[in-house]
Amino acid sequence: MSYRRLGDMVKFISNKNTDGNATVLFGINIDKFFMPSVANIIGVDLKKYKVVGKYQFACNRMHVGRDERLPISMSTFDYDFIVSPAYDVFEVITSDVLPEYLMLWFRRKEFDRQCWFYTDADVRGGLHLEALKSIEIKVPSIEEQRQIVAQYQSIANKIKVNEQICEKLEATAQALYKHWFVDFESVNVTTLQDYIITNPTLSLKKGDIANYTEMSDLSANKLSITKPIKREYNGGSRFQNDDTLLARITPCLENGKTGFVNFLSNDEIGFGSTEFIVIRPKSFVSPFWIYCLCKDADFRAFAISSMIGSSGRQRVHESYLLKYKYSIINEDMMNKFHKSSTVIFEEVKLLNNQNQKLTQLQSLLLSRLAVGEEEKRKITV
DNA sequence: TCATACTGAAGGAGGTATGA
DNA sequence: TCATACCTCCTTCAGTATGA
Repeated sequence: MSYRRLGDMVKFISNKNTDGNATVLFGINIDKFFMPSVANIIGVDLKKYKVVGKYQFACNRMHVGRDERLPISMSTFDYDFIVSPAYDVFEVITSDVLPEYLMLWFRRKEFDRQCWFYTDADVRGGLHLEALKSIEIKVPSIEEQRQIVAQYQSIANKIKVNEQICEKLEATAQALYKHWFVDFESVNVTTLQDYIITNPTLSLKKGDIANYTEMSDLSANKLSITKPIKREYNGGSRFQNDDTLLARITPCLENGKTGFVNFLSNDEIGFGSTEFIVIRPKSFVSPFWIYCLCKDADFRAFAISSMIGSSGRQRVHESYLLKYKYSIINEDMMNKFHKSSTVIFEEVKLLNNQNQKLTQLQSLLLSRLAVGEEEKRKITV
């Protein structure tokens, strides 16, 4: 196994979209994935943009100093697409290097640190092309590359499957909610005030260390809250297990950011962004019902329609949410819903925990790419 | 005194424009 | 083509005002 210069293994290419055949435009995010471009391309001549084909790489060297990482990704799409002309596009030119293996190397934190180190003298934080080419990469035998890629892919596939199961489970819970509480006409109507408490009183002293959840930990399409961290309490919303966190500010509310708290111990109090509304059930109401309510399109539309504020910082008032009109709920029906959805929410929690461990395993695998065989065996043992 | 609401400012992220 | 300068939108933070 030996280290080889990146520049010796790849060829930089600049195929322009001169015929205009490629119409899909992608950018690259800092997680090293292609994403739909956010650029305003009205009036822009896309024939000047660069074409990226399958197994070709694109990277953005402009902000490595700023971001402390190199946005780089490999296309696995079956079609050609275009990227900004400011990007570099390259492909592997040697048969003893797998593009997929190279992409794994680019995902290593150590690779990003190395790129960042090379930007040291550049006032704008850009990474020079020659510096990128000079980076050395450990290249094992092609067979070992295949094994490493296969291991990584199997973990990635498992994570993907778990995410798909979670999506289906959440959709099932939402369907149950809709079937039992939305899809019927009722003449007996009340308001949410009978069913929920907003921002329940919980006490944390300034300086206490507690689990903290920030806005970015909330997802727009899944209930699980990611990576809460321990932090000194200095104000903010406070919550406990089974509470639902609803983002109340523009554009987080419109985007649907909502989370279900299930990561604390019994009676533990966590805290989070001041821009959360904490919602808790009253009496016989299921906490899962609250989460499903917060994801319901009609309820969200009601919340969004009541946002007020200036300078683009519009918020919904918790007191307004309590005025939302709702059919009078049958307690037996709520109990049945709770029983059915408990299984779903527990399974989602389990799969989410599993995915966190699998993600850690992926990181471990990447960090071990540069470790020799002997050391690898020692780690495995 | 503490909690909540509001707002300005800063930072993050994904770019484009332009001159050498 | 490359390097530098800068843009723009979105998101979050943190300080201050207000209310309980």
